[in-house]
Amino acid sequence: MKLISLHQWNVDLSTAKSLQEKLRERIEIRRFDGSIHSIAGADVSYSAATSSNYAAVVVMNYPEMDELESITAAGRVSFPYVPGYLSFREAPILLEVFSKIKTRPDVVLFDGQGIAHPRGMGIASHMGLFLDIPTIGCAKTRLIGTYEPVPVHRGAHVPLWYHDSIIGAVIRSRTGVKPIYISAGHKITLHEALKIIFDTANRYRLPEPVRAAHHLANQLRMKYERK
DNA sequence: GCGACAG
DNA sequence: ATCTTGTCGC
Repeated sequence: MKLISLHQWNVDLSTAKSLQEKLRERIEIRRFDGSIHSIAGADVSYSAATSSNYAAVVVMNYPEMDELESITAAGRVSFPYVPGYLSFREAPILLEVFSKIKTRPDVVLFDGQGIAHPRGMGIASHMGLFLDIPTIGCAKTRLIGTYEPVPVHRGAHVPLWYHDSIIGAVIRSRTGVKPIYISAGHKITLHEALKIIFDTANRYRLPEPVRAAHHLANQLRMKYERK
Protein backbone atom coordinates (compact mmCIF):
# COMPACT_ATOMS: atom_id res chain seq x y z
CA MET A 1 0.00 0.00 0.00
CA LYS A 2 1.26 3.45 -0.90
CA LEU A 3 2.00 5.75 2.02
CA ILE A 4 2.47 9.46 2.20
CA SER A 5 5.97 10.14 3.46
CA LEU A 6 5.75 12.95 5.94
CA HIS A 7 7.26 10.87 8.71
CA GLN A 8 8.85 12.87 11.41
CA TRP A 9 9.12 10.75 14.51
CA ASN A 10 12.50 11.58 16.00
CA VAL A 11 11.39 14.80 17.60
CA ASP A 12 11.20 16.28 21.07
CA LEU A 13 7.87 17.00 22.76
CA SER A 14 7.84 20.64 21.75
CA THR A 15 8.40 19.79 18.09
CA ALA A 16 5.83 17.01 18.30
CA LYS A 17 3.29 19.48 19.62
CA SER A 18 3.81 21.99 16.82
CA LEU A 19 3.74 19.17 14.30
CA GLN A 20 0.35 18.08 15.63
CA GLU A 21 -0.94 21.64 15.40
CA LYS A 22 0.25 21.80 11.80
CA LEU A 23 -1.22 18.42 10.84
CA ARG A 24 -4.53 19.32 12.43
CA GLU A 25 -5.18 21.84 9.67
CA ARG A 26 -5.16 19.01 7.15
CA ILE A 27 -7.73 16.83 8.89
CA GLU A 28 -11.02 16.61 7.01
CA ILE A 29 -14.19 15.84 8.92
CA ARG A 30 -16.63 15.23 6.13
CA ARG A 31 -19.04 12.72 4.76
CA PHE A 32 -17.52 9.48 3.50
CA ASP A 33 -18.51 9.18 -0.16
CA GLY A 34 -18.76 5.70 -1.55
CA SER A 35 -19.71 2.33 -0.14
CA ILE A 36 -17.82 0.39 2.45
CA HIS A 37 -16.67 -3.11 1.54
CA SER A 38 -13.75 -3.61 3.85
CA ILE A 39 -12.83 -2.40 7.33
CA ALA A 40 -9.46 -2.79 9.03
CA GLY A 41 -8.53 -2.76 12.69
CA ALA A 42 -5.05 -1.84 13.89
CA ASP A 43 -3.39 -2.21 17.26
CA VAL A 44 0.00 -2.37 18.98
CA SER A 45 1.22 -4.59 21.80
CA TYR A 46 4.15 -3.40 23.90
CA SER A 47 6.85 -5.38 25.67
CA ALA A 48 8.70 -3.61 28.47
CA ALA A 49 11.22 -6.47 28.64
CA THR A 50 12.68 -5.69 25.22
CA SER A 51 11.23 -2.21 24.65
CA SER A 52 9.55 -3.53 21.54
CA ASN A 53 6.28 -2.86 19.81
CA TYR A 54 4.33 -5.55 18.00
CA ALA A 55 1.75 -4.26 15.54
CA ALA A 56 -1.07 -5.98 13.70
CA VAL A 57 -3.62 -5.00 11.10
CA VAL A 58 -6.61 -7.19 10.32
CA VAL A 59 -8.81 -6.46 7.32
CA MET A 60 -12.36 -7.79 7.27
CA ASN A 61 -15.11 -7.54 4.69
CA TYR A 62 -18.20 -5.58 5.57
CA PRO A 63 -20.78 -6.30 6.75
CA GLU A 64 -19.97 -10.02 6.88
CA MET A 65 -16.88 -9.45 9.03
CA ASP A 66 -14.92 -12.33 7.57
CA GLU A 67 -11.16 -11.94 7.72
CA LEU A 68 -9.62 -10.95 4.38
CA GLU A 69 -6.03 -10.31 5.35
CA SER A 70 -3.82 -9.91 8.41
CA ILE A 71 -0.30 -8.50 8.64
CA THR A 72 2.14 -7.99 11.53
CA ALA A 73 5.38 -6.17 12.22
CA ALA A 74 7.76 -5.73 15.14
CA GLY A 75 10.27 -3.06 16.11
CA ARG A 76 12.02 -1.28 18.95
CA VAL A 77 10.31 1.64 20.66
CA SER A 78 12.13 4.95 20.79
CA PHE A 79 9.50 7.36 22.05
CA PRO A 80 8.15 7.25 25.63
CA TYR A 81 4.46 7.05 26.41
CA VAL A 82 3.23 10.58 27.02
CA PRO A 83 -0.52 11.25 27.09
CA GLY A 84 -1.33 13.24 23.96
CA TYR A 85 1.63 11.91 21.99
CA LEU A 86 0.76 8.27 21.45
CA SER A 87 1.28 8.59 17.69
CA PHE A 88 4.98 9.16 18.11
CA ARG A 89 5.25 5.87 19.97
CA GLU A 90 2.95 3.66 17.90
CA ALA A 91 2.56 5.16 14.43
CA PRO A 92 6.02 4.20 13.12
CA ILE A 93 5.40 0.47 13.53
CA LEU A 94 1.82 0.85 12.33
CA LEU A 95 3.02 2.53 9.14
CA GLU A 96 5.35 -0.40 8.61
CA VAL A 97 2.48 -2.87 8.83
CA PHE A 98 0.34 -0.86 6.45
CA SER A 99 3.20 -0.69 3.96
CA LYS A 100 3.01 -4.49 3.72
CA ILE A 101 -0.74 -4.84 3.35
CA LYS A 102 -2.26 -5.89 0.01
CA THR A 103 -5.89 -4.88 0.48
CA ARG A 104 -6.59 -1.18 0.74
CA PRO A 105 -9.35 -0.96 3.39
CA ASP A 106 -12.17 1.54 3.00
CA VAL A 107 -12.04 2.48 6.68
CA VAL A 108 -9.51 1.83 9.45
CA LEU A 109 -10.33 1.57 13.16
CA PHE A 110 -7.67 2.44 15.73
CA ASP A 111 -7.33 1.66 19.42
CA GLY A 112 -7.10 5.27 20.59
CA GLN A 113 -8.59 8.71 19.95
CA GLY A 114 -9.34 10.44 16.68
CA ILE A 115 -10.00 14.17 17.00
CA ALA A 116 -10.98 13.76 20.67
CA HIS A 117 -7.51 14.98 21.53
CA PRO A 118 -6.05 18.21 23.04
CA ARG A 119 -4.90 19.33 19.57
CA GLY A 120 -7.40 17.35 17.53
CA MET A 121 -4.71 14.89 16.42
CA GLY A 122 -5.18 11.54 18.13
CA ILE A 123 -3.53 8.48 16.61
CA ALA A 124 -6.52 7.68 14.38
CA SER A 125 -6.42 11.15 12.84
CA HIS A 126 -2.65 11.08 12.54
CA MET A 127 -2.70 7.71 10.77
CA GLY A 128 -5.64 8.74 8.62
CA LEU A 129 -3.59 11.60 7.21
CA PHE A 130 -0.62 9.40 6.38
CA LEU A 131 -2.72 6.59 4.95
CA ASP A 132 -5.12 8.99 3.24
CA ILE A 133 -7.99 6.71 4.26
CA PRO A 134 -11.07 7.38 6.41
CA THR A 135 -10.26 6.45 10.02
CA ILE A 136 -12.10 6.20 13.32
CA GLY A 137 -10.76 6.51 16.85
CA CYS A 138 -12.06 3.82 19.18
CA ALA A 139 -10.65 4.27 22.70
CA LYS A 140 -11.27 2.26 25.84
CA THR A 141 -10.82 5.23 28.16
CA ARG A 142 -11.19 8.99 28.03
CA LEU A 143 -8.40 11.40 27.18
CA ILE A 144 -10.26 14.70 27.19
CA GLY A 145 -13.86 15.94 27.25
CA THR A 146 -16.90 15.74 29.49
CA TYR A 147 -20.10 13.76 29.15
CA GLU A 148 -23.31 12.81 30.87
CA PRO A 149 -23.89 9.29 32.20
CA VAL A 150 -24.36 6.73 29.41
CA PRO A 151 -27.53 4.61 29.69
CA VAL A 152 -26.65 1.00 30.49
CA HIS A 153 -28.13 -0.65 27.40
CA ARG A 154 -26.44 -1.46 24.09
CA GLY A 155 -26.91 1.31 21.56
CA ALA A 156 -26.89 4.10 24.10
CA HIS A 157 -24.61 7.03 23.29
CA VAL A 158 -24.00 10.51 24.65
CA PRO A 159 -21.95 13.35 23.18
CA LEU A 160 -18.39 13.98 24.29
CA TRP A 161 -17.97 17.71 24.86
CA TYR A 162 -14.85 19.85 24.81
CA HIS A 163 -14.79 23.65 24.70
CA ASP A 164 -18.52 23.81 23.90
CA SER A 165 -18.32 21.55 20.88
CA ILE A 166 -18.96 17.87 20.31
CA ILE A 167 -15.70 16.06 19.58
CA GLY A 168 -16.94 12.49 19.83
CA ALA A 169 -19.36 10.13 21.52
CA VAL A 170 -19.31 7.83 24.53
CA ILE A 171 -21.21 4.71 23.60
CA ARG A 172 -22.44 1.44 25.06
CA SER A 173 -21.56 -1.27 22.54
CA ARG A 174 -22.95 -4.00 24.81
CA THR A 175 -25.41 -3.90 27.68
CA GLY A 176 -23.70 -3.66 31.03
CA VAL A 177 -20.13 -3.22 29.77
CA LYS A 178 -17.96 -0.15 30.19
CA PRO A 179 -18.59 2.40 27.45
CA ILE A 180 -16.08 3.15 24.68
CA TYR A 181 -15.01 6.53 23.30
CA ILE A 182 -15.60 7.11 19.61
CA SER A 183 -14.38 10.04 17.53
CA ALA A 184 -13.85 10.72 13.85
CA GLY A 185 -10.27 10.29 12.74
CA HIS A 186 -10.14 11.59 9.17
CA LYS A 187 -12.42 11.86 6.13
CA ILE A 188 -15.52 10.69 8.00
CA THR A 189 -18.22 12.15 10.24
CA LEU A 190 -19.03 11.15 13.79
CA HIS A 191 -22.45 10.00 12.63
CA GLU A 192 -20.99 7.62 10.06
CA ALA A 193 -18.37 6.47 12.54
CA LEU A 194 -21.04 5.54 15.06
CA LYS A 195 -22.96 3.45 12.55
CA ILE A 196 -19.80 1.54 11.64
CA ILE A 197 -18.87 1.01 15.27
CA PHE A 198 -22.30 -0.30 16.24
CA ASP A 199 -22.31 -2.53 13.16
CA THR A 200 -18.95 -4.06 13.98
CA ALA A 201 -19.23 -4.23 17.77
CA ASN A 202 -22.00 -6.72 18.47
CA ARG A 203 -20.50 -9.71 20.22
CA TYR A 204 -17.83 -7.88 22.17
CA ARG A 205 -17.20 -4.47 23.63
CA LEU A 206 -14.67 -3.55 20.95
CA PRO A 207 -15.32 -3.66 17.18
CA GLU A 208 -14.32 -7.01 15.67
CA PRO A 209 -11.42 -5.67 13.54
CA VAL A 210 -9.85 -3.88 16.52
CA ARG A 211 -10.30 -6.90 18.73
CA ALA A 212 -8.78 -9.19 16.12
CA ALA A 213 -5.80 -6.87 15.64
CA HIS A 214 -5.32 -6.64 19.39
CA HIS A 215 -5.36 -10.42 19.67
CA LEU A 216 -2.92 -10.89 16.79
CA ALA A 217 -0.49 -8.29 18.13
CA ASN A 218 -0.51 -9.99 21.53
CA GLN A 219 -0.01 -13.36 19.90
CA LEU A 220 3.02 -12.06 18.06
CA ARG A 221 4.48 -10.54 21.22
CA MET A 222 4.13 -13.79 23.14
CA LYS A 223 5.69 -15.75 20.29
CA TYR A 224 8.71 -13.46 20.20
CA GLU A 225 9.03 -13.05 23.94
CA ARG A 226 8.31 -16.71 24.67
CA LYS A 227 5.97 -16.02 27.56
C1' DG B 1 -0.05 25.79 41.74
C1' DC B 2 -2.96 21.38 41.25
C1' DG B 3 -5.13 17.57 39.06
C1' DA B 4 -5.83 14.86 34.78
C1' DC B 5 -3.71 12.04 31.64
C1' DA B 6 -5.40 7.43 24.73
C1' DG B 7 -1.78 3.16 25.09
C1' DA C 1 0.27 -0.64 28.00
C1' DT C 2 2.03 -4.83 31.21
C1' DC C 3 1.94 -7.83 35.52
C1' DT C 4 -1.14 -11.08 38.03
C1' DT C 5 -5.16 -14.70 41.34
C1' DG C 6 -9.09 -15.35 42.42
C1' DT C 7 -13.89 -14.36 41.87
C1' DC C 8 -18.53 -12.92 40.45
C1' DG C 9 -22.29 -13.33 37.05
C1' DC C 10 -24.78 -14.64 32.66
